[in-house]
Amino acid sequence: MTVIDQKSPSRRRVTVKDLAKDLGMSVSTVSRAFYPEAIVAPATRKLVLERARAIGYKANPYAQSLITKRTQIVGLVVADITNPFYPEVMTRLTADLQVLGMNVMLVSANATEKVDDAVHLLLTYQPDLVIILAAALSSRAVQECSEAGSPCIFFNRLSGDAAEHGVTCDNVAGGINVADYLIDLGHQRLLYVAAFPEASTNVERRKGFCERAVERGIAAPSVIEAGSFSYEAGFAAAKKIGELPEVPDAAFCANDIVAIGFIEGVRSLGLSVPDDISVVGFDDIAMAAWPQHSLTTVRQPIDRMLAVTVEFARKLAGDPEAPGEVHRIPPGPLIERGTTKRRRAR
Amino acid sequence: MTVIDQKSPSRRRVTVKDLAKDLGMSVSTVSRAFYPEAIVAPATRKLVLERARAIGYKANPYAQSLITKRTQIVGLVVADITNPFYPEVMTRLTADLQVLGMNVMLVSANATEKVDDAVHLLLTYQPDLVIILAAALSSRAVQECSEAGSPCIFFNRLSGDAAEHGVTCDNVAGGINVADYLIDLGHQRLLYVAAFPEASTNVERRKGFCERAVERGIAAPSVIEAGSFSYEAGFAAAKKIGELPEVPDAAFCANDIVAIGFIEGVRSLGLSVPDDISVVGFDDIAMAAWPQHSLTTVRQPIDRMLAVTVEFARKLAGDPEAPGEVHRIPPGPLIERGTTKRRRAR
DNA sequence: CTGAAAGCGCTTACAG
DNA sequence: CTGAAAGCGCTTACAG
Repeated sequence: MTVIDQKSPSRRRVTVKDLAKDLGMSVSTVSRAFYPEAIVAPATRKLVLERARAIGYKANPYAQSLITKRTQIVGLVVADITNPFYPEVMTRLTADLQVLGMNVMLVSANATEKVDDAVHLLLTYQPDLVIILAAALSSRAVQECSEAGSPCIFFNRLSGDAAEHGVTCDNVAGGINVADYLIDLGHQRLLYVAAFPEASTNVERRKGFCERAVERGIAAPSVIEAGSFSYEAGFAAAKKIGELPEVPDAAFCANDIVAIGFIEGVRSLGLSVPDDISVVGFDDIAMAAWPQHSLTTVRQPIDRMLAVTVEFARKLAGDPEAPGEVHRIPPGPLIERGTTKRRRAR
Repeated sequence: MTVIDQKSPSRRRVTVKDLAKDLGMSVSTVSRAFYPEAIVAPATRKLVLERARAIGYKANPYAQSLITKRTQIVGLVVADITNPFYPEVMTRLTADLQVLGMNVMLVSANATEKVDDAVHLLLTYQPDLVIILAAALSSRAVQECSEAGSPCIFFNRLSGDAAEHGVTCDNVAGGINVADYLIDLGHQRLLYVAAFPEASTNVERRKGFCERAVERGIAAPSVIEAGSFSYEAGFAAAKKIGELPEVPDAAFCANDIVAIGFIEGVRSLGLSVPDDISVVGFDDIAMAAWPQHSLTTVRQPIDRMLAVTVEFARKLAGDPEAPGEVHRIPPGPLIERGTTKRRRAR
């Protein structure tokens, strides 16, 4: 490593030593002043804090973490974020964690197989906590996190592991609400448009929806497997309507993006939404409200999910050994827009 | 700090000391083995590297950075990311940097005023580099970065400072292409729908578009100030068409999201796109290709912008003092879809 | 080519 | 309540 690689010493950061010398105190005392639980004379503490602020002293977090074994870093793992729901979660979560003095190290894996490698790299930075957004993690990777002492929180996607920490919408309840809503509107032939089969969100919404329909005494909804959470998948799914035993009069799609694609696919078939088929999505992303789409959908309780996650993060960062716990937030309201319509009694 | 806060020692990471003892070598030799430029007997190095892999040794990056003054961290600052263009950039950039062994610390500031605070916090982690995405930074914050020895790269948004590093699309050229395209289609009464007035992207697209129109001998385009890069802004902008001296026959919107809102606004006025007004966007985000929108637009050269940024990042991380340099990438092709239409000669 | 020693910037027992 | 000393996990002159 050559001299050029070194940052020029002229703009050396101020260290505890500098601050201590400046104040004529020992390094120990100065350091203690920054820890509320440490014992220092109140007057001394005040002096130190004031002077620190004045000359711009900030403890080097790397030196700190070498000793405390805590990094104030939370690793955020994201994979597929074509759903606009995720960027919002990502940035808001980051902003909220910053307020708590936690910093976010972002790890992105476009291909799912790469998630494990990415997590490995992340662990090198000893995050106090890892949050998994919209991604699947191999159980090996989860294991690795736990061995490294970094608990994982799964956000909006559960792995089903007993020991896992998670925050998610109560998707079963969401599915139930949609079934009730559509049946109350007079629909009889329901369809569920499924997305990524392994996603718990997909599985749970389907479960709530289908089981509720049966409970209400109508035929079990038919299911079309779109395969993923994307516009294209939704669009393609619509083409399979013809293969169904009978044309449905209402469809619940795994999320908004799928719904928007599905609707366009339905229309390309010469059918009308909502006249022939009512369509409901899930998430209530911003574009669902655009006049072009005017999508009836279930609102994701994002504010509460975020608040719970942040609180949970704070707790787990302080107690990495806490037993697995999954928070299920009740879904937001069903927002009725232009893609659903009452059916006449027949 | 209580004992509970400490991670249990049972899963202590393996350190150089452990590895050295295991190998019966000195810590110095072991450490050197990991630096290709350091002098170690090839056989020794091989032994160390193999054993390290076997017992899972990875150097503690915090201890390393304490000495080397380099962190392998790049700070990524984002503000408004409602434009789907940004999440893509964010995750792809992160993935690409990971490949180079650089990690991304994400800083998010929903409110622009908070960006400075966020940057301050970020600087505490001594990033080797800061990348500013879609955000404005006060010159004070930029100054602070440079004093901390962390060069900044502005991505897709230039501040106009002489010393700045930047990577951006050549937006002036993009604007020119749109003007040429619309004029060649026979349009005469052009309109520019402006977004955030201080964004260089907005300013440059407008400049290229308007100046080219004049060069081509038609009336200078009228301008409607939408005010921001959002659907709502575009939608509201359309309502101001009535205030114009004459109704335009073609509009170039600052970006795709604005265009999509604008089109819906135009339609709500009872006008047709493209029969009455042709509309062109900028970015070619995924939804521009959706049948609902079928938006004619200029493709953002995102692959090249990303590649250049990553290369630039590598360079600046190695030489923070490099003089300011702005890379302007030629815009991608204009993608013709359903929102533009040839006019009859009159 | 290798090892012992110093030191990066902190925190925290341990004495006083 | 405060200070001197040890030590976190590394890298890197300095000797040999």
